[in-house]
Amino acid sequence: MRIATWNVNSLKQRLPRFLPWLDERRPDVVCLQETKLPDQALTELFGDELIGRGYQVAAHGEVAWNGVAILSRAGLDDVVPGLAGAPGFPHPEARAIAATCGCIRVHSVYVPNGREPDSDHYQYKLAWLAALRDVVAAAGPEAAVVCGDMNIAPTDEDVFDPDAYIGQTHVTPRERKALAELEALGLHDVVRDRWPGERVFSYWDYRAGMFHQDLGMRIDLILAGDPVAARVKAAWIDRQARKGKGPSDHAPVIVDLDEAPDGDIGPMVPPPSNPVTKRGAKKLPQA
DNA sequence: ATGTCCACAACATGTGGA
Repeated sequence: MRIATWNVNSLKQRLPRFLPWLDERRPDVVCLQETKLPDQALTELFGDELIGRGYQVAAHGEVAWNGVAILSRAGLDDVVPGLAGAPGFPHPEARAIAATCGCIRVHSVYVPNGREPDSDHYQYKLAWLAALRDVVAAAGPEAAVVCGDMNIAPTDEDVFDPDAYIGQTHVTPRERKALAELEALGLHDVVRDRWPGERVFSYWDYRAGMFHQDLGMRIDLILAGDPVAARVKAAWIDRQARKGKGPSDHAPVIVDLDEAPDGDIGPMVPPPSNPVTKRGAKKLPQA
């Protein structure tokens, strides 16, 4: 089973890239963030394209901002849009949806950005993460996969240059602690586990040729409970999708799971290499 | 002086967000 997560930065704008990607990678489950569409608009936009490819759709969107979804051809049951107990800003935002796909409880999340450390939005981010931890804990972290744009680089290894991010959100101790408390439920960061010490990013700012120079961050994660993590056969970031014309500023994250503890694995496609290169400090465009 | 993209309101381009 292949699970992918992708912050598409507007599904409407990304359709020319999204559908070919779907056909090339053929994930069984896709978690989307920043769809930026109301649910009806998403269905009208490409519901038929998804049905034609065998996907069921669970969407939780709003006009213009945020928006998450889960596409699945491995079952889609017990859909829960939103995040119980989460604060709003000031009103609840479309940042989470969960569904059961096969035996896995899949959460697609778009964590608040936080804007400036200690700002109201930063407090919102911390409170939202606490609610996410509680929801995953209640739903049972063993069978959980939490996918999405966490808007947190878990460690300094996950940014191209820690000095470039001093004083900025995504790297502060409090948000990293909130993420660690989520992972402490027993969730594994499957990409980092697969690529320890490697230069692996999922987001590159559109500005200043950041992608071309591989100056990015790893803020899009797939977190899996023990039984699921034990089935991971491959876990990687699909940098190809960040190249070319009209990309999102995020790349998809993909994990392949063995079908069952003693099931048939089948031929494996090796993930693309992630070259490890040291780069000099570079000034970051201010968010 | 953000090497950009996206959405909205509204119709030209400014504003806010990431």
